Order: sequence, then structure tokens, then C-alpha cells
Amino acid sequence: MSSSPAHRVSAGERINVHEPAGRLQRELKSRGIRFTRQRRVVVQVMESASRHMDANEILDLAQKIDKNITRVTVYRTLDLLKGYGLIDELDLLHLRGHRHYYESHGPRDHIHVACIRCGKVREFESELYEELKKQISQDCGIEISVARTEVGGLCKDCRAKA
Amino acid sequence: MSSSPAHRVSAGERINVHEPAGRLQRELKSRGIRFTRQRRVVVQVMESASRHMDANEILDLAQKIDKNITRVTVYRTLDLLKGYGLIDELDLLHLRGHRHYYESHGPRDHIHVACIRCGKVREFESELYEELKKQISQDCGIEISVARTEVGGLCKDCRAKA
DNA sequence: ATAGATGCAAATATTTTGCCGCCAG
DNA sequence: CTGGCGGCAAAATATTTGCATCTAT
Repeated sequence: MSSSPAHRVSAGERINVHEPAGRLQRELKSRGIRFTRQRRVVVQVMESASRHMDANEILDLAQKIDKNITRVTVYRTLDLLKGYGLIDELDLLHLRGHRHYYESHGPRDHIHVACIRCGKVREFESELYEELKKQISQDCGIEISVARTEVGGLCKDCRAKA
Repeated sequence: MSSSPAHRVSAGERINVHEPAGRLQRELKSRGIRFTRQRRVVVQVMESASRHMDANEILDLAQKIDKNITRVTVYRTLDLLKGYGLIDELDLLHLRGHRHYYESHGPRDHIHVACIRCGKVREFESELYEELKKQISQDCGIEISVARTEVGGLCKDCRAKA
């Protein structure tokens, strides 16, 4: 692999933040988006996710529900959901290669806090973050519609082991 | 392309934040990393960057300086620099596909503020951001070594045009 | 009925690897 | 001199597209 000193990361488990079930479906319907069998399945996978998944994992789970779903459809559906701001695309600091991860998220943004050694990802909300976004919005004259923050470092457990 | 309503983004210009010249070179040498002809070129490209570049653009610029540089070497060198924390890898919210962008950055983190329509990216520093990282560090018990924030929205100019 | 979705196959794009000859220190 | 580095070619991944067919509304 690489000659870099960065640590290999294993798991990458997501500590889940639940959101009202059926949200994606409702959002799509309310926008008059055609709700096909395939979309239903992908949406179901996204809503029941207990961790961040890349396109490949989403495909696998979708196919467990409905074997006929293809990779192309997964990509297209993820793109659709992303386009409407219903899911976010993350890379989690590229801790595990160049994969892209997807998550459905509620109305409030959260920060992804990842350990660069064990790969555990924690989600963190903060009033300070909301203020920061307000400040950016004012100072840069931008109307923010997406915000993403990822921080990496050694978690307590990994520091203890080291 | 996609069926999503997201806007196409054009330029993606970076408003440059300068840093002391030769920093990367000094950092590498001080760590006893072999400084080859090729690395010199890639480092030069990274240090003189006036905008965020993807691997392909970096290759192009590098080859303007030295035709013999290969894509593989660019990837390997970027990986090396990234491993030592000397450059960051961004995706700028995937506003323009799945490219990854690289930037050499100074000691202080900055936030990337991107317009989802015109693609202009502004860099923004804030004391509030530093406080937020402190809060995360304390509350999550993590020793932060990388932090990345990207926000997207409509900039003033694009709102005016709309 | 029909605009819009899916499937298939193939094209693109992006990143990584094995191996060997070469060069910076 | 010598171990790390770069080049080449090819593999492995990842993502997108054209077009014919099917389906949700």
C-alpha cells in the first residue's frame, strides 16, 4: 500500500442517531417523486442503517431484500436522494481509502468524530456548531444549504493502548 | 448525467491563502525523507497552487515542469505528503463529481465555503472554529489531529442572479 | 398513455500493485 | 553502495452512460 505512517483503520462502526422512520419516503412523495419498488428498497436500507455505508454495502443490503436491484440503480437513487439533500455523502477523512459513505440525516447537522486508529465514528451535535454556521453565513454572505464537519484523532481507548 | 436537481458547477476557483514558501520541502528534509527530482516537482506544484487541484490537474502541472513524471508518482507522492499531514485531501462536498482535491495548508485550519452554483470556494478562519474543536476534543475525549469543514450554499452573487 | 425509471453492457474514471532498473544520500 | 524510489503495464475499484424496455401514476 502506501509508504505513509498513517494508521490502518479497522471497523468504522457508526454510533447511530435515530430519526423518524419513513422520513425519506415521505419527503420523496411530497415532492411528487415516483416511488418505485427499487427506490423503496434503497430508502429502506438507508433508513435502517446502523452505520455509514458505501455504495457497495448499500447494494448488498438492498439485494438481500430484493435480488433484482442493480448497482446502477443504487447509484442513481443515491444521487437522487443526495440531490434533494435527503442524504449526505461523506468520506470520513479518507481514513479507509477513497470510499464514499452515505447517511440519511435529520434536520440538524452533526459532526463526525473519527478515531484514526480504531475507526470508530461518533456523531456529535453542538450549539457552537450552529453558531459557527451562522457566523460563516453572515461573514461570507452565503445561504448555507449543506454543512459537513469531520474531525479525526486518537480516541481515549486507543491512547490508553498506545 | 444525474436526475438530481443539484446545480452544475463551473469553475471552482480557490481564493488563495499563502503560506511560507518551501515549507513542504523543509518539512520533508527535516524528517529525513528522500527528496527526489519528482518529489521536488510535485511539492513545487502544491506550494504554488492558486486553487484546489485534483490528482489529474496536479499531474498536468507537474508534467509542464518535468515531462517524465508519471501519474503513479503523483499518487504516491500525494499519499506520502498526506501521510505526514502536510497536505489535506478534500472533496469540496462532491459539488463537481467524485474528484478529490488536495491542498497544502498552514498550521491553522480553515473552513471551505463553496457556492453550489458557481463553484467558487472561499477559505474562512474563525476563533469560533477553534473553540468548537476544543469542545469536541473535551466532550469526545479525542486528541484531534485533523479537522475538516466544508459548507455549501448559494453565494451572494448567485442569489442576485437567481 | 406516457414521462420517467430500470437493466444491461460497456465505457470512463480513478486508484493501486508487482516488478525491475535507477538514483539520492 | 544500497535501500528506497520511480516507471511501466496491468489490475482492481469506482462511477457513469446509451439505449431498449418496463412501470408508477
